[in-house]
Amino acid sequence: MAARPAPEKNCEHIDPRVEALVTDLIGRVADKWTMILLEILEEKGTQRFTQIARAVPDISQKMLTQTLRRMERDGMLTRTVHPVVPPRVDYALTPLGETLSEAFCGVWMWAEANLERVEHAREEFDARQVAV
Amino acid sequence: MAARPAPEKNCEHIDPRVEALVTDLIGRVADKWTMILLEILEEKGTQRFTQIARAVPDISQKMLTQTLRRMERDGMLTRTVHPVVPPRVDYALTPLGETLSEAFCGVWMWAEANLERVEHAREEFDARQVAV
DNA sequence: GTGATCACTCTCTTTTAGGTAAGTATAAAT
DNA sequence: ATTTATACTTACCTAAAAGAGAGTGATCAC
Repeated sequence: MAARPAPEKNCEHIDPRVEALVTDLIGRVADKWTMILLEILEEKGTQRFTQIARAVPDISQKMLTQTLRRMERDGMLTRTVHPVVPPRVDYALTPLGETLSEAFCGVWMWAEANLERVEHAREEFDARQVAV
Repeated sequence: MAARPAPEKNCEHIDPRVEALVTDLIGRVADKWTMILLEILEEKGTQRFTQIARAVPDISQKMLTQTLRRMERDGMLTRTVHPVVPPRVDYALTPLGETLSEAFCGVWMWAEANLERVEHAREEFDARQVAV
């Protein structure tokens, strides 16, 4: 490996049917809460409902349930109900969920690395708008 | 910046303030239309308004304008107005936009690679639900 | 018997996203 | 004189997403 051969740019989508399906899947998966839950489960491993709720303080119960359920349906995580009282439900990423979490890692890192650049761009844009 | 050999896995967020900002940025950026426009501009280079509209047939004028404007504000792309009649406006990714496009590349590839797995998971889940 | 715990579900209301359609300015072509 | 083209903006409307808050069922501690 000599002069760094550019990090994979072959993002080509040939088949429009595949592209439509991929776009649809992206639409479901590239969602704020999904990304956050993915990250928490990746980071902390198996968690139960209230643990996740505490880790993401500004998510409503409704959104948490909804997002977890959709992720379960999509095969991102497993939901294990222990028939005890009070109830205990464990959530854990599947291998599929782990790979998605890794795929999003690049976006998290981009966001972290470029926060200031984006802030700066916004300020400049807004200043320009006011000026005109 | 040193060359990065392998996609790193250390997606740790320490500072909660940074995390909040990053989450917010992700929320703005991880949007269906943004991702699609990013990809089109990356693939085809500088494009004008109607060219993009034709490339994304199911986007409305309103959404296209809105998304382009937000992306301009966030520093993803430049908007160049040529004072001619009829008007001509060119859109091109900035280096910042290009890096984001690359970051999303991993997610596109994940989606393409795992479409069937997700489909399968959904079928199984739905079957389970009906059974219960 | 009262209250706490857990993981929800249900209902109601507000907020946001997004679509449709019309209007605008200008000059060149017909 | 009318039409065409471009890149929008504005107003209006509907549907979907999201938030708030109450309720549930079972068991145990007090």
